[in-house]
Amino acid sequence: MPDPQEKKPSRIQLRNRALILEAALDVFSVHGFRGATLDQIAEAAGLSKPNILYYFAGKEEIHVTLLNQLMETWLDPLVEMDANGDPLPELLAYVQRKLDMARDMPRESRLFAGEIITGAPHMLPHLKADLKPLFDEKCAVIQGWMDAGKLAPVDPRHLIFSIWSTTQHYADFAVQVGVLMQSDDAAPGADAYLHALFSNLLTPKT
Amino acid sequence: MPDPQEKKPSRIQLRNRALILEAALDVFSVHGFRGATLDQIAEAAGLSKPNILYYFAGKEEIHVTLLNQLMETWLDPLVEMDANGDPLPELLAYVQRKLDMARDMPRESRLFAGEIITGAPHMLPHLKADLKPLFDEKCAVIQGWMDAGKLAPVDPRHLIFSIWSTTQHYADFAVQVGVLMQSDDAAPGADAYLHALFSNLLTPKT
DNA sequence: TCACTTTTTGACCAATTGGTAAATACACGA
DNA sequence: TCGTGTATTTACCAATTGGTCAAAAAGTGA
Repeated sequence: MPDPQEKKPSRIQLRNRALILEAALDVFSVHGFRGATLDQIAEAAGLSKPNILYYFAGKEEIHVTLLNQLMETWLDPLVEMDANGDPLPELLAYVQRKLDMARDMPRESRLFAGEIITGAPHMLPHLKADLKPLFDEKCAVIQGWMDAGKLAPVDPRHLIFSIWSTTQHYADFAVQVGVLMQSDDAAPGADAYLHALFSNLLTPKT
Repeated sequence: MPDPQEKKPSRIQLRNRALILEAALDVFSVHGFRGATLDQIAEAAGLSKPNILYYFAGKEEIHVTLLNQLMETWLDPLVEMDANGDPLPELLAYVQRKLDMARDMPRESRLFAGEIITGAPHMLPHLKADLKPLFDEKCAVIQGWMDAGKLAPVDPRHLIFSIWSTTQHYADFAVQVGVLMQSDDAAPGADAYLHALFSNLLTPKT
């Protein structure tokens, strides 16, 4: 058994663990945890099932590893929103970062969505311990901006929900978007539209 | 075997089919098609597994029945948007109807989301055949309103996407919303926020 | 009440699934 | 080149899963 805690993982270990996680992301993001099978992951990774279980203790550990990996970057765009920056540009830049993230990591977005839809059995503790404080902090920052008259006053919580939902939509509902946009690429239009949506809402009315 | 096509279904048939669909909606909406089991559905319905298969030919038929049932009402709010109505109120009323729907039918919303995330294996034909034409038609209506100067000009397609995503978010991500709103009920605030969001965007700048 | 239909159940199956164990093949430093 | 730990595979298991079937039970109308 490889023990990632002690000893350096070998080149093969590094490569195969990455291979497995990549394949598992493909499978879990589409079928969810219960709907995915080790055989699917094995085939997608080009490894045998027992070989996969040589690198991970079980299906659940693969899933948890992916979620932990995701949690490290998922909140970055929000973390980067700077209380000392220019309010409106700061918020619009946050929207843009979330949109870029949905574009660059659609599988991760769907993995997250699936986890939440199923009741967040693995991530609920994380949501309460990490997301909630960050959410409250950033809501307070936004509220401060609004109190200072730098932004039009709206409920910061629903503002953030709407930023999450509108941006992630392009990843989570990509199939539907694809059908409706036909050959058109949704990407450029979404940028401009969301910019207009949120700057119209937040630009203070003098 | 009951044959719903011919003969009136008995009182027992009506009751048990409804019982099964209700239970299946609970289970499918949380675990998705592949992740749900007949045993779970049977237990939730309070019936034995073979008894369930007496009313439905198989797991898939239950799922398809639910999706078909959903498709009948899912697009209603958009259908009701009247080209002859007052543009801005008409659109805001659509937002409200979608929001009400997310509140009244959160399981159906999650069932739909799960189906799309997994690549819409069952609903893709429906999306292309029914949703696409409706979408195009309503986009044209909105575009007409904008051309007439009744609404601020934005891409109608992304406008509709944002209406869908913001409203459905309260159903699909209810767990997350619950954690972040704490004891607060999200409902009243969401109404006001989304009203402000879309009326600010769409009110024409004279 | 009785015959007949509908509904329900218990026992069962074959396929799939997550996982194991032992044997084998491989990589790599001495 | 050889020996030793690493990687991989082959052959399995036990549990779960979707589904079947015939018999029993419960309705139902005359």
